[in-house]
Amino acid sequence: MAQPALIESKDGAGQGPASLDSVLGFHIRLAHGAVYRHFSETFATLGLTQKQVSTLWLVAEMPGIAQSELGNRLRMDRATAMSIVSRMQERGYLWRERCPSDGRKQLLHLTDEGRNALDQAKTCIEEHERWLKSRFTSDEVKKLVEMLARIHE
Amino acid sequence: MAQPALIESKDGAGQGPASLDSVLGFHIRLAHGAVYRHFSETFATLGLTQKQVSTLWLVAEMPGIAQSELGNRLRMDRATAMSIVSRMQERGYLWRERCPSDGRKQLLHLTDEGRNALDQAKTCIEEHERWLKSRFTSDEVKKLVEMLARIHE
DNA sequence: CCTATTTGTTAGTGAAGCATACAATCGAGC
DNA sequence: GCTCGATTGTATGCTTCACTAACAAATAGG
Repeated sequence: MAQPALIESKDGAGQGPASLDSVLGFHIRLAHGAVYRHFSETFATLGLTQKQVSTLWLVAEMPGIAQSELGNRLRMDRATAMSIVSRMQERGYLWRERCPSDGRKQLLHLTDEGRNALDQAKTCIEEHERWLKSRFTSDEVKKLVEMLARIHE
Repeated sequence: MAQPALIESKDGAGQGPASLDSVLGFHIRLAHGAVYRHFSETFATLGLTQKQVSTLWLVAEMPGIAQSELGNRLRMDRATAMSIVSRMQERGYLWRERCPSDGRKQLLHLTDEGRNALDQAKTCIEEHERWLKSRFTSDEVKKLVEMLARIHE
């Protein structure tokens, strides 16, 4: 009654999301920002970034992984992977080996120093993950991981 | 039987996450990257970034919002908000008004051109959101938004 | 009035993503 | 064996963004 004859006022009629707060991408951005900030604080003393830790971790999981494959798994293009791997090499955390069967590829390996740094990083990650997961039940965490994986395939 | 006497092998015993893939923060980063990339493609023609669209949108929702308040809501510090607002002003999308009751604050308003750009942006966002939400049921979307909000408060 | 806080502004640093161009290597087909 | 196209790494430069530090102006509270 109080409503005038606005028959198109239903949701989904075609006028888009009502408020910024209902935009899923917006929340993903904010959540990522919060995670990024806490991560940076946690890792300030170690002087490592998320990408760098992910790189060390992945090389530790798959020794001899090619630089291109690392880029694929971490969703970085070649140039980005290049700069990160180079920085990690400058610090002495990993070394490159020319692939004997395919001269184009550079195979990546951790140094002892790199393994050391990763071990330290892992304890920081545990703390970071505890902080992050403390808002959820373990079922929710599982669901959340699964849904996020659906986004990045 | 096949297992040797490794009594500490249970999960959560204290040796941290088993693989990179089980780290929640890692998935948030990858998901954000995927969303960011698709967003950038969608908005390439408009020449707007996520932050810029969010800024325009928020100013449209709350005309006269102070720059600091905008920063709070979008989780940007003053310097970042400054650079984004300045760029939007240079393009003629918004203008600043010195607050009459508090001379420190700059109140933000959209120009007609800004409203126009936002309208275009909103149709792009609809497409972007369709792409993003197509992997979920509407219940899942609701749950996901709610969980992400718990992360960024 | 003095002081601390808030807000905006400017400048500089660093990580990261992306585009481009180039070189080396490999593989397929002729 | 050779050319052609694709893959991989490398180097360079541009842009966005977050953060820091310093500074100025205005405000609020004693």
